[in-house]
Amino acid sequence: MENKNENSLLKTGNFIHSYINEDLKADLNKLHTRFPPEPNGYLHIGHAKSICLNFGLAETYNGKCNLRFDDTNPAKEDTEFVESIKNDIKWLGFDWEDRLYFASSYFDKMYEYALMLIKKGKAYVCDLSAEEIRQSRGTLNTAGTESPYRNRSIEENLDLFERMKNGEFADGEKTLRAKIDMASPNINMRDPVLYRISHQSHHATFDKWCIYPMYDYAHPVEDAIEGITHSICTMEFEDHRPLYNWVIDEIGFDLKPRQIEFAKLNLSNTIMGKRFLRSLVEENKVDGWDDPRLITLSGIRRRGYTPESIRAFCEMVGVSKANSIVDLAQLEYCIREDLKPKVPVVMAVLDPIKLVITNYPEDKVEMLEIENHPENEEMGKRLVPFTRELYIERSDFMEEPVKKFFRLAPGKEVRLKGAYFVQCTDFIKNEKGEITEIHCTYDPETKCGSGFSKRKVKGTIHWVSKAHAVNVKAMLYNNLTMEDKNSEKGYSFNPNSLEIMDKCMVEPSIKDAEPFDRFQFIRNGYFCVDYKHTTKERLVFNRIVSLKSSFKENPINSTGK
RNA sequence: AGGGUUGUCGCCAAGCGGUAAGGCACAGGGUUUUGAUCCCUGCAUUCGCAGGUUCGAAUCCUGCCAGCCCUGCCA
Repeated sequence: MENKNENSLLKTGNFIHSYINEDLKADLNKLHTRFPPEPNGYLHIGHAKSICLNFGLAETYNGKCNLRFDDTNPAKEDTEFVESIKNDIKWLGFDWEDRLYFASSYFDKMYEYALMLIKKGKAYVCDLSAEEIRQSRGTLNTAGTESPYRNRSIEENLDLFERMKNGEFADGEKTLRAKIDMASPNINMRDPVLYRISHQSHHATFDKWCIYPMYDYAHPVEDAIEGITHSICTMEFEDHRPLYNWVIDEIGFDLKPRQIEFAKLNLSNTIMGKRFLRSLVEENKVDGWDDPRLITLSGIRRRGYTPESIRAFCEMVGVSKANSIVDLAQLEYCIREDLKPKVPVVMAVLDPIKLVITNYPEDKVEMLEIENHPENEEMGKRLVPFTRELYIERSDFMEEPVKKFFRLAPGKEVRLKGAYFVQCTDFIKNEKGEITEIHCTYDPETKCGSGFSKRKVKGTIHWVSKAHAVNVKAMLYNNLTMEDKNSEKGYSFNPNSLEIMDKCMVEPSIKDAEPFDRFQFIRNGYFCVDYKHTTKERLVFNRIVSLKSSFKENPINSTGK
């Protein structure tokens, strides 16, 4: 990729651009970033922001971005997650080329550096228990007290640390601590733990180690080893930065990566928290980690979101240090915007009611030619069968129409998309008072394409020939959570977050759709074939997002709350 | 309360001493065989508040207020 015009880099973008520009000056393409997930769970859209930022910056500056698994805590990690994470990043369209790294592959070097710190008198083995360390750390307002083991000799520290590594001590019995300042107003600097003992098998190093480096020690070392110039992380690490720099300086790396913090993404009406999502998955309230209601990358991918739309979204929301909650409407805008020009528009009736055209011949089948996209002729046309008996949307008929109801009602005339004008003459109710059938007459003169213009009609509705209709299932999604004042979190699982439409009837043209095929169901929304539940016998569609609607009482686009 | 950090339209977000970009949302109008799209139009005399410096302040200074983060052998 060509280096972009530097002038545009220098004046546009977010605060991170300014930092990079000032640090790298003429050598802008030296930029080297990394995306460093811990393989302990599934990625969500918040991670996508970080991925787009790190890989995106590398693209913009013609630099590089590494993928590095920060696997320093074997208790939480698993190879299952490294595969899903790699998959998600690829799906988003980013490429780490040959730069796939693991923190665990630096364990030997990290150990050597730790030895060096001990020799410099900058680290010591501490016998205090976790509880004792907590006690002696002090509080936000008061200084901590020094560990009684703080001034052990270098020889003793070296000996003890080696024995820690050799497995002579139990978990929690000893730690290696940095010797910094127990009175620092920054609690991270009060002799932070560098290594802990954990007799735990690691997903990559298995049982080679029983001591593992802490994030605050490991991360700067990893960055320095890889030649990272800018280490971008989220705001909560801001006051770890002095420690990050301390590690870099004390070990004496020539290249000093600069840590830059940004505010993580929050989305309205959405929960990213791992604990909450895990509980939903484990309690079977949702259909796995890729449930289309979840904002995990696997979830929104299954729902039908495209990588392009996610990248556009990350671009759109920008990067800053202010904590914020982005309106979900922005994400929805991005997917509509992406799908709008590239997806065919078809007719699907989600909640069917029978419509009989009483003056249309019983056995006649007309194959009507309908365009696949209203604004893109290149997408061609298809033939859709039209017959005397059709299905239309139940919400497109009202016995007693509300004001400004442009659809069918007794005596009213509407256009059937791509077919004829049709006027309602009658309707039938069952004993329960439910409407079961609508009768109309059609006007042959009004056929689509005939140029008929003697009268106009306010509404156009969609339809499917009863004899040709294909039954499918549609899954409509609403907010995953709802307000709940009784919960300490203020929200709880919304049991109405999934609406299953079982009786949907779609036109025959899409009967052979494949998983991940996307369509616009005219007047309703964008849908995607579900890869998990679709069978040879029956298609299952996920509604990605509804169309916008300015009709305030539009039942077919309501979220059904 | 100690440290760190943030505060510009309902929601994001530019702006970096020269007189408030942009997007989403929303509202109104036009086009329309999707109440969609598209197209216009409108939408912060004001930048958390109060003082000060300056010819000139969202931008600099002082003080206050509010939010968020930090007392894991998690990352």
